[in-house]
Amino acid sequence: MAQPGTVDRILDTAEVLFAQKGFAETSLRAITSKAGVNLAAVNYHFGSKEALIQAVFERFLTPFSVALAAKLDELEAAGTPDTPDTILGIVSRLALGTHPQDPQRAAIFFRLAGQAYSQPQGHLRQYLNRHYGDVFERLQVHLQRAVPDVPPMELFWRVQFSLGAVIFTLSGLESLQGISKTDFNLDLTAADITRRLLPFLVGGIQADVPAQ
Amino acid sequence: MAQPGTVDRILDTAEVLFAQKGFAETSLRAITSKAGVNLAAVNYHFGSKEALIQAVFERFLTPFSVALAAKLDELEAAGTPDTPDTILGIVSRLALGTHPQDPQRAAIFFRLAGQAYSQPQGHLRQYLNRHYGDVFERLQVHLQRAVPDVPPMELFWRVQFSLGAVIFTLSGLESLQGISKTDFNLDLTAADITRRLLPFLVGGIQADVPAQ
DNA sequence: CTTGCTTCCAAACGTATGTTTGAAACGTAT
DNA sequence: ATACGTTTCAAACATACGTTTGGAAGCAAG
Repeated sequence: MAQPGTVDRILDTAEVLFAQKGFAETSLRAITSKAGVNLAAVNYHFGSKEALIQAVFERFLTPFSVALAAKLDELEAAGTPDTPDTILGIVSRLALGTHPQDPQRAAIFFRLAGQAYSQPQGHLRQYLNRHYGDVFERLQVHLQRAVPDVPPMELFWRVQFSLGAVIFTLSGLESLQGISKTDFNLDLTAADITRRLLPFLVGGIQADVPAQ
Repeated sequence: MAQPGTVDRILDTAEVLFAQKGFAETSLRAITSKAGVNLAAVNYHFGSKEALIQAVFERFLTPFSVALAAKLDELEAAGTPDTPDTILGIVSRLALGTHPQDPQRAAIFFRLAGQAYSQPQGHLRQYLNRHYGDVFERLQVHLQRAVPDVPPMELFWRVQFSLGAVIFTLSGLESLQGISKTDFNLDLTAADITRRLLPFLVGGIQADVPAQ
């Protein structure tokens, strides 16, 4: 497995740069030079830039989705009744805690997710759906039990809205932190924002469906 | 003012392509060839690609913000009491109706906005804030009156969350429409989604603030 | 018809990108 | 020590990009 580090150094650096500048705007040269490895290393170890991007996501999402699946197992085994608070609470705690070593890691993850999702063409979106769609659907089933009065289609969209709120906010965290600091003189971490997000999402998801 | 069309043909084409593929992924050659104008026309008429992007936004946002300001004037003149529904209703109707000629135009606009906002570096975000920040703040004031129990800071974040839900959802409309079609056998327009968005946003914005 | 100004156009420029190459360096097992 | 598979490296490759250029085309006023 070669010099202990090259692959991981590439992943570490790429992760940060992708989140900072976006995929297209981050060159392999920027990654490799900052990582202190040769330019050709990316193509040697990953095959292409596209494959590197996927690898970065995999390193993030696999632990997350495994942990989420486990939590859902627990929930089902214990027979805990589903409520929006418990379901969303689990997700948010996991998102913030899957990589406890680095508190900024969660922010990076959401920035990446935002980048991926806003890639209009959507290679990445397909990839994510293909690899992590199962857990996502399980989550949706539990949510449906938590708000049985919301029709499935309506709930589907509300989950999308929630995703949007989370990813969009955390992916723009830096600028927003700046605003928050000047306007309210407060520093904010991803955890702070998540705490504020939860009531908002719960309120939105269980809102009354208009008669129409 | 030259051949009637070059500038507008560039703007029309750029608008669509930017929304479809993103800014970095859309080359000037793609724009000019599809628009049927010479490659050099962009730099001649706009100065640079960056300036073209700003021009595309301006064409969208200026009518919108003018109309919004007018609506807020009305509201204040009539002395209508502020409620989340009225405020958000105004915004959503305007976003969908500022360019009534083309129903798909709203979707394009939100895709553009999503692209702009997720540009991590944020040149565009700054530009938008600088040019349209005033109207945005007025809007926020009215919202605050509508939910006086929500602390200003909390409201600020909830507005961000709402922005995320809107932009993110509509910017990914195409893929989501695909899912909706297969899973629920339903076609959706931007207007449909907006109708579903409103209760979600209202529910989120006026949710109880946890004691903490 | 000439002049002056704007707009258009084909071609080229310089640069940056992802990728490939072939040899050197390395580590390991024979 | 030698041979072998893996990994690193500097260099080059091909391509795509945004931008610039110099002149042609168009057009209005003198």
